[in-house]
Amino acid sequence: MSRAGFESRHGAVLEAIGREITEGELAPGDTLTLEGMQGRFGVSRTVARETMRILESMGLVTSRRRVGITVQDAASWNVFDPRVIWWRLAGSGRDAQLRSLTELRIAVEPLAAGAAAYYASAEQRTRIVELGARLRGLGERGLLADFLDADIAFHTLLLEASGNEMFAALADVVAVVLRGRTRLGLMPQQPVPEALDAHENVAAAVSSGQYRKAEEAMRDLLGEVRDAMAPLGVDDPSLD
Amino acid sequence: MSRAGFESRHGAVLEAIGREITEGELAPGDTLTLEGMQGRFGVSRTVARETMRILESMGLVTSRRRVGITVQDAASWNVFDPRVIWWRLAGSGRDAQLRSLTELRIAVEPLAAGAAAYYASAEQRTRIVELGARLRGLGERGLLADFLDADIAFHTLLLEASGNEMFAALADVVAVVLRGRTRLGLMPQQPVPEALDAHENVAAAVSSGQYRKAEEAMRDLLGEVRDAMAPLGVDDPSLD
DNA sequence: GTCCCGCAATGGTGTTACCTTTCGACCCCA
DNA sequence: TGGGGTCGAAAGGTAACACCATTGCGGGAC
Repeated sequence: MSRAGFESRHGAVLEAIGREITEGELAPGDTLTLEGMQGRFGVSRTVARETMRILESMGLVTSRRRVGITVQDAASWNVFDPRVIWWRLAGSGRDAQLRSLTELRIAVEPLAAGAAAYYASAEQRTRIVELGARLRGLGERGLLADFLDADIAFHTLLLEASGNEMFAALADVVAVVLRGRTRLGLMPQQPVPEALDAHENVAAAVSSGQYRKAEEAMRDLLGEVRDAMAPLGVDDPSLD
Repeated sequence: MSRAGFESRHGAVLEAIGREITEGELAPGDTLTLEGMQGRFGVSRTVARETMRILESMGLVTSRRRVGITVQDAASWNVFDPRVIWWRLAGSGRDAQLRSLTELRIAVEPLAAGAAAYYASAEQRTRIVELGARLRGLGERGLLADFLDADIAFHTLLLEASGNEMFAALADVVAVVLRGRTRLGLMPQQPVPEALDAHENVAAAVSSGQYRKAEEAMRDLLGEVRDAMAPLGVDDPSLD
């Protein structure tokens, strides 16, 4: 996640307008002008233009002569852009964004675990087992903050070990989801034993190269997530 | 996929540098200067700067005073940015990109089909069945070009009907993969009957709201894809 | 009254020139 | 050898300009 954006003048402008668009304060079809941006933020035309170009490259706006800078419909946003994800998570679209991301996790992480079982390096294999054990220790002692950090490390490691750079690119986003989930109070005070088992099962399968099993174990693990997300409106397809 | 980029001067510069970076001709750590870009492409400083900003926002470069524009390591690229995907597909990284995208498809499409079974509108349900039937007709008559178009429409429809905008955003990319796969000669001259059945199974499950079944049917369908991709180095986890 | 044509206002596009700020490299001296 | 200070390269930012694609309005013809 780009922590940047506050050193340069662009940062503030980009942040403000990006938020307003993703938040819906600026509706699709609304138009801005460079002059308006200059006035509003007290920046030069150059800065306004460069900011606009970035917004354009994220699909949030288009720029046309004579007409100005037009806010685009959500359908044309680069919804995988970390900044767009971030803005949506920070604003009122949070629940919808969290739901989308959780579905994405449920889709991707099992495959990633399977691939990791195949491609992980020796160090990664030992590390994943260590993390599984660490999670059990921290979980049983109820050290939630440390547990969260280790959990993030666990999922990040698998995504990175998958050998698929698109999966790996989701690591930051998964971290945000995990933190967000905890902050929203969707996690039990003490991790349930099933979750601890599930992590260890994944770790064991990955480290021993059993990719079918790794995939399945990760699916089990995420089953818990599905349930925990239910209050947010995520459907639980447990019956047909 | 953005057709844009050729009207404005930025387009050409962005395209050229973006390609060179994703292609590896410009290695991580290499530096450019604005002046260099101006000279090379015969553009003004403004255009060079705006282009650089876009590249920066895609994670391909960073810009620091006194140092210049530094090419970033692939790990910090926005690998979900359609342009990055496009450049990688067009260049020598094509196979790796196709492999990543195919894994992503295998991860996402079953979930998307399941979600579509739940969320699709009445029109979408009838349309998916129509498309399934159309695929059979075209497939049996060996009309490959039309088959491809219908296939793309089929997968696009499911991704859009999933109610998850991140899944929907992958529609363009999936379309590119399907086209690329055909161009690479990975498709049989005439679609195999199993594939036709699989599409119809998915369509039936989606239209009747059986999301478990829709998910499973899509997994079956993608099993064929897995096999077809094998020559590209995608592993077939059929045994453990 | 309606339709079409043309003109003028608007606002992005691209260029140039200029000043400011930062920080890496190099040199000098201890 | 190494610490610190100076210099200058290159981005950051501002300003003012010519240019031109739109578009929307107004006027004239029918």
